[in-house]
Amino acid sequence: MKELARAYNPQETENKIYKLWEKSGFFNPDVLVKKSIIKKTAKPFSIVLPPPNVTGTLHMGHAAMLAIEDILIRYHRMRGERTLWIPGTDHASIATESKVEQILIKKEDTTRHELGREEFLKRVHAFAKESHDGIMHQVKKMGASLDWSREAYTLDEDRALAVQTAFAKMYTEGLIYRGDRIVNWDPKMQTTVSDDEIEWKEQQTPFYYLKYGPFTIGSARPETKFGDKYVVMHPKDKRYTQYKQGEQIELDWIGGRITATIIKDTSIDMDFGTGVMTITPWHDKTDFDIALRHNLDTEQIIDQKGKLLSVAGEFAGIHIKKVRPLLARKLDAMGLLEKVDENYTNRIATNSRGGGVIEPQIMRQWFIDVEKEFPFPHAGLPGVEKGQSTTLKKLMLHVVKTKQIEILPKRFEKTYFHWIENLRDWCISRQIWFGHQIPVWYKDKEIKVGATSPTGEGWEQDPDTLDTWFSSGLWTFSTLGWPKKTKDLQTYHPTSVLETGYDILFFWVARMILMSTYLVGEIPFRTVYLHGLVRDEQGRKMSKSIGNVIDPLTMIEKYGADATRLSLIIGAAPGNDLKLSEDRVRGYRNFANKLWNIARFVQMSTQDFARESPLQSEGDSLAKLSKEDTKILSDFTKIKKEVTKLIEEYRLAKAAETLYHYTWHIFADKVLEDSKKVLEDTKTKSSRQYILLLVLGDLLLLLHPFTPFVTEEIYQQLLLTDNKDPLMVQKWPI
RNA sequence: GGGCAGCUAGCUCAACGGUAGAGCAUCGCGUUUACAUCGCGAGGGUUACAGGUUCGAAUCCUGUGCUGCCCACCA
Repeated sequence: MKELARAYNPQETENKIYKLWEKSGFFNPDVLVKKSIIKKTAKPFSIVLPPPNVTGTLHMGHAAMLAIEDILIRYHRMRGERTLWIPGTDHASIATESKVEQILIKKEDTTRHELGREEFLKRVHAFAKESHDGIMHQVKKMGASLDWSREAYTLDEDRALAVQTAFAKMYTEGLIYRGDRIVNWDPKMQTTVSDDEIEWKEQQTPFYYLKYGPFTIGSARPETKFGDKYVVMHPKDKRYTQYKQGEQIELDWIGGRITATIIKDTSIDMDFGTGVMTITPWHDKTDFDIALRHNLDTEQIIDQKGKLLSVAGEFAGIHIKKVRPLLARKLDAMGLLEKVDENYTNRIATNSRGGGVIEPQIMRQWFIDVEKEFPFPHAGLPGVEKGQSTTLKKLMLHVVKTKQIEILPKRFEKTYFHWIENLRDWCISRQIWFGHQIPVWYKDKEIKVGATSPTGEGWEQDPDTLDTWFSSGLWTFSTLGWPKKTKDLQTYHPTSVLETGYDILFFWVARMILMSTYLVGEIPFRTVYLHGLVRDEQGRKMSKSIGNVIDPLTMIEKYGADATRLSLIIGAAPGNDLKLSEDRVRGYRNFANKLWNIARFVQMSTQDFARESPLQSEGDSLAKLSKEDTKILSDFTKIKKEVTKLIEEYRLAKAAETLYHYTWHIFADKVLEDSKKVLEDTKTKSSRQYILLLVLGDLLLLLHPFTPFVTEEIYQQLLLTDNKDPLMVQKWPI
């Protein structure tokens, strides 16, 4: 046994230790079974890593995610469970594509359309590969004990098979359909975006009051109003009782004399403006719904590039961004402009992935129908019989309402229910190139679904790709081999915990529940643990533009991975945002060093102690313990029990804090200080030596999930006997 | 407009019905053979505000005020 260095040096330790773990093969539960470290029949515990996007680098949110999941994984592994944690990355179609497009413009002054689909995709794949390697390197730096032999990618071959199978199944069932519906169109990126990817921004715009026959209508966007020929009011509005549903009136409008039709609809807010509005169904969701209810004509006003069509007469071909002042002048000259309110706050929909202003359009797209009734195809999901009629929406509600899935913290269950209740059909087709191309083939009026072209000439595959969340939705089971009936799928699904940020509860968590219940007939996971956002010390979001980003890799280099992990765990209750500062990380670096020096002290004070195995239970030495030492031991036993209970309850912050406090302020400050005297008395010496070794050994075990590197290093240098496995797979001491 | 969370020592948070705690920061003292990435000690809070329930309330109830977040088709 060599002497420990004066201070703990994470930089020298961490890479070495991670390599040791990897070499052992113990991240893979199969190896643990083979080497009889765990029983084949042991209870499975599984987590699938939320796949980081291959768009860039790891941020503190990822680091927090890795820390939490690794703690759970290491804890359950030490409890002897058959523990699996699967790594992977997400191709993140739209985010990655837009990133590469930006690089192309900046570096080569070219666009994807100029390059062509094939060449562009080559570039994206190369970028994704590089990005992947960087990210996975960072994941390892955090100490994550992932089973690398099972690594997955949302765009690899196995996952493609899962996507195609899922699509085909849902299409056959009629849960996926193609239709002309109003979608969120991003004219800048030339693609649709889902409702959830929209970010609303407030903007001060002029608000125009226009004369529409006998009515006054208000609009913040007069440039959409060219084709308006329906005027809508509430059926109960007393001001307009003389107008009847379907009544036609003649009036002067932008392009000349038109015939307008009166529509009565309860969606109108009588208190807003004049209580009357005209509708533009092609470019507004509300208007589209009204048109649908009353079976009205729809007409496109704006093309997909954002330019006005011929209906705009003299304004045709002008981009909507430029047309407003020109139009306002004309309306004024025609006497149609009654008033302009200059300080109106309008909400603009933008694409959160690329920043383009959304222009709703009616387009032919692919959708998942969340309301359609179908017979449930599986047996074994509690509360839903095989063959029972249900909908995707009902399934999503059912499994959470019946507590088959538990969401932590609980308050997010309400948010989840509310979201589902408002859920509309999910538009899954995107006009981008990077992603799973829709497995549908067309020839004249024929349509076929499948991964490869049907036999015969003239088949064309749908050029669109699927929303990235379609493949992410399959993640818990596609990573385990579905649609093949693999051993892994049988053993590890449903997964135990899904740990992710509360900001993607809807995007992702809800969609996994949808896909898993329908396709596998199982819940995807039992517990959803939602962590908060990592913010700067003033509580601001970390962002490049503010320049307040704390990089996990920098923190690891300066203070070590263990310190970085603790700084992200302590003080972070589920669902609550965490304020992080470099000072915090520094503080926990000190803790790692403290632990190191505790080990040094114990080492120095016990060199003459005839040691059996301190990691074994108290055993027969118990009888010889002094009164003080018995007390130390019983206090420590309480800590062990408490920490175990806290981890089981997912109160990791409290568990880590309890250990931190015990280690430093009880064990070091009280027990060790006291030992300086106790060890000088030959009557009390050996009892105390025994206790020091015992508590240190167990403390290393308890702390290992939280600070894996320093605990493993101490164990390796101090306590490991030749034929023993690393601390990582030693038994939890309770 | 609807909903959710928070408001406790300078800062970050814990106590969730029984005399208000920790870490960091501050100040004083100390040690240099476990650790200065250290030890001992001190100061510092009518727990946002106003009512109520209770023998007793940060803790339960009602209301108010801020702060933050989410949802929503006000043209």
